[in-house]
Amino acid sequence: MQERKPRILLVEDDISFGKILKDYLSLNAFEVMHMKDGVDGWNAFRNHHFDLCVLDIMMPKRDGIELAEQIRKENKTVPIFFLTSKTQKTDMLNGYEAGADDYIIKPVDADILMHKIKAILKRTGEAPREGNQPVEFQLGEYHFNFTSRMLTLNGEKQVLSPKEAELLHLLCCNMNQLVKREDILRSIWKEVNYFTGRSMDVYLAKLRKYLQHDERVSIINLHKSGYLMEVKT
Amino acid sequence: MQERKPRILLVEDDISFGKILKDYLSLNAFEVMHMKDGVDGWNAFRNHHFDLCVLDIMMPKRDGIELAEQIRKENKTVPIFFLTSKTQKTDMLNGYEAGADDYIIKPVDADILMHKIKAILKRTGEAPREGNQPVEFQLGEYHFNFTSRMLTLNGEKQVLSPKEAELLHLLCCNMNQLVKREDILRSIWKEVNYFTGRSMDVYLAKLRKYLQHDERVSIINLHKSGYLMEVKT
DNA sequence: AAAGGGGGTTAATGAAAAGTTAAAATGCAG
DNA sequence: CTGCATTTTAACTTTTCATTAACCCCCTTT
Repeated sequence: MQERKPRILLVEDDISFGKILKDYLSLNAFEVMHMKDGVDGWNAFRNHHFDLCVLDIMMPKRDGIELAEQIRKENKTVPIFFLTSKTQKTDMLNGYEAGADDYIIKPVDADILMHKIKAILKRTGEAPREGNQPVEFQLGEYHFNFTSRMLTLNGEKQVLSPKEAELLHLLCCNMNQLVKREDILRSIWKEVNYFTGRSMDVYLAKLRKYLQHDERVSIINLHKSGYLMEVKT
Repeated sequence: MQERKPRILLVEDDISFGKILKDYLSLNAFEVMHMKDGVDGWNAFRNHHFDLCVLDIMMPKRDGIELAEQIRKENKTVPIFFLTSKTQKTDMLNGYEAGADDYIIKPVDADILMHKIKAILKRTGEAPREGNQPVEFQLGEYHFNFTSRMLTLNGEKQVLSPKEAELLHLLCCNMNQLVKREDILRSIWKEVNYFTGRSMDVYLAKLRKYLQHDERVSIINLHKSGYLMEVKT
């Protein structure tokens, strides 16, 4: 999978503050382009691709609201955040009218900004890849560690075979969600046919046997679709 | 095209404040369920379908963070907002860690809340589509998810067979509109003859049985023309 | 009101998908 | 090469599903 840093357009006339923000975001796996006013911001937007825009509202030449409206004319989906200096409600409402997604009140708390950015990018599907998928899972009373392939219940340890572990891991990563049969086969067996399908059935039976001692955990089949590992809390 | 009201789960222990908020949102085309603590909120979440959750952080029995974590275990996509009484940064960060999308500082400005809700629903509302067909439907008290083939009523889950799901999906996409018999057959059975027609009748009987517990939902036959799934609001 | 077809409903049937268990094949460490 | 763990294939069982059949009522037309 391609590991691309999300690109952020930051338009902020206070140069030194903008630089601080840019540095902070750059340290956190974002690629930031910092523009000093609305006109430059617009040119940057037209000539590049961004996953998110952060616009100061109060700016010389062209304010953030106008810029947002212009951006929205061309692009209905890119997330837009506003920076507002004060708790000026009309600014916020105008911002939302212009198609913004959120606003941040100055002085900006960079931590919170980071979280807001990550939250919205999760929605648009541009979230920074946490490269490594989770490895440890709690399944009712069971505990599963994918790396060591260890499934533990009340101190009783069971080492799974590589295929067993892969399958359980895939189900864990999609806990309480449907995983299509074909997807499992493609992802673990690399081939979809009658025999790989039967093989998978065998492994599902094995996992079910391992997991039978806690009835809050169950692997449910949706006929002709796939499987769903349900973990009741 | 039928425009269904977004359903919001509001969990707030201050009853009178919660009621005000609920009334305000209800006036703005949202359907709100107000629960008074984390435990009730969790039960409501498990037994119904919501498009958005608004959780107070400070609550008796189970606080908003815990509730959010629990919700996220079952549902990775529903947007979650927090209500925080104070500018307590750790609350916010914990909220984001728990998988929240945004927070609102009390005292709540209802205007801003409305805009935040609309902004996030703009992001998610376009999401549940496959091809260009919507995938989730609210039928009176019932909720139907075409992808997982799940028909839910007050937490009672019923998995439909593939054909049942296809048929219900077609009716849902044409809610309160006539669908001609021939069109259904051509679109699902790929062939129009006596036997496919009878088969369809069987499936209509099955759907009617599933849907019999809410009399606002009914599948009506128009003699010699077709069917109409009526959903009274 | 009678006749005839359209439609509602339930149960029976057979085929396909999935569950289960054991045996055979594979592969690897010593 | 031997022995063991792992994976696949095979054989048998159970479950789920779509279709067909059977019997009913109701609507429409005459």
